[in-house]
Amino acid sequence: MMDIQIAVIDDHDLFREGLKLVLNQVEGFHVAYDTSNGYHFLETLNNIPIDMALMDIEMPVINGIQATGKALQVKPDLKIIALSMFSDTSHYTQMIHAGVRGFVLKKANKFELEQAIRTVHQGGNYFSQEILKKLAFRYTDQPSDRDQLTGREIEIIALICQGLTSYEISGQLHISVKTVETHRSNIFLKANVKNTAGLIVWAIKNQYYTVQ
Amino acid sequence: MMDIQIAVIDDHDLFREGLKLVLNQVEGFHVAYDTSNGYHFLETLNNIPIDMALMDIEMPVINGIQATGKALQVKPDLKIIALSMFSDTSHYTQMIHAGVRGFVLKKANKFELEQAIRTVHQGGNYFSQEILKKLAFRYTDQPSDRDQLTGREIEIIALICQGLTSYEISGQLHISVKTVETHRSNIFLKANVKNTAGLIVWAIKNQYYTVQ
DNA sequence: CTGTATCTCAGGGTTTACCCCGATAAAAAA
DNA sequence: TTTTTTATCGGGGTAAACCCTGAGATACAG
Repeated sequence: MMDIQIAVIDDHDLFREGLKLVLNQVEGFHVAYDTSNGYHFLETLNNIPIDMALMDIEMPVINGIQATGKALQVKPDLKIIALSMFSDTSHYTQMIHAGVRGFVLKKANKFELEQAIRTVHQGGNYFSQEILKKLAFRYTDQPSDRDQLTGREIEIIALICQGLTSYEISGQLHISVKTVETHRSNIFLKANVKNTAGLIVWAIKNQYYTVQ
Repeated sequence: MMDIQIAVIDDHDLFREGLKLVLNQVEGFHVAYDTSNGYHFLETLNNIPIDMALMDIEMPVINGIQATGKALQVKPDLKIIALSMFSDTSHYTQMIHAGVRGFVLKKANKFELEQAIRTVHQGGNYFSQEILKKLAFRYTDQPSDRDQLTGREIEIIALICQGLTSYEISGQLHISVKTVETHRSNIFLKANVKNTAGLIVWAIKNQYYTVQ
């Protein structure tokens, strides 16, 4: 029987190197390709015979979400499992939307990863327990579609994060203070926070504002 | 020549497994012990002949800071290198204080880790470039002794970042609301911000509070 | 012993945030 | 075309944040 040909895309060299050795020890697995760069992966995608890709999310140049989407456009039958450090709410929904068949946290052990790879290779899906919990939480907590932020709201979040008061924001956008306050309240509802402090942490966590 | 006997303490199974294989491939290195648990490490410390420990910081039960301190009490000649995912300011200062000889980020490659292990084994210190930059940044950005935050202030920053109001913080710390407000004002002066929004961004930027 | 830093608390004030309620007009979607 | 979403604005209120001043207790270093 043929080995499952695996590609590993992860910018953490130490982790990727180790993972390669771990997977090659497993009967029936073979790491055919590995790279630190989503861009290289897309370029060589047609030149290497792989069945499965283990994809990190946070990478420079092209992140895992973009790389997953583009790879599946080129090779729709490729099976991709997301491998992420954080059980980050915003990221995994984007990854699932991009078309991953599974999601495994890096803190998993090799048996869990092995099971995930076998399951997905046989046509199934595999999502870590933590991810499933988060998903269940999401659906009870905030039904995502209705809670999307509008353009104006995102604009105002940025200004709030810059430390501006509602009055200052109203001046900047040439609108009334009351309008700004209305947006503020609506944002609080959508973000499920109760004050500016909570909002800013939420905004940074969900990448509506970037520090540094 | 004897191999360098290495212990790996890290609760991320996949990473630890991989790291073990990577290090065992290196000429002169041998992973003599590995565990996911700082507690186990301390218990078996006297029964295993090791020269060097690679210690994760964030672990359940006993974290890397506590494990490092206690291990060096028992075995002062043990050389410990911190291995961390984040370039977390608050953590690495505590780790250095606990007595680590080096600090390597998990996103490093195996050559950097190899160099770190050899350097520390020969009696030197090794700190990743990112860590040194952070240290330098700290000293250039806020050199004045007067602007150092006190313990109480750092404590309150964390609570503010969690979205608590001054009243809630006063209850949590069993002090008056007025005291909390005084601390708040003093923090604003030191951070050079004018409201909570600015403070939180500043706190995250300077790693007094960590998102994710 | 004396200055300095830290932590504590208070009075009394202004400003801002936050929460109800309701409303209109335009744009987008159904 | 009807409905929904988005962006706009207001009244009127309470709670919280923020500012200024002053001050007592303790602990620590010079």
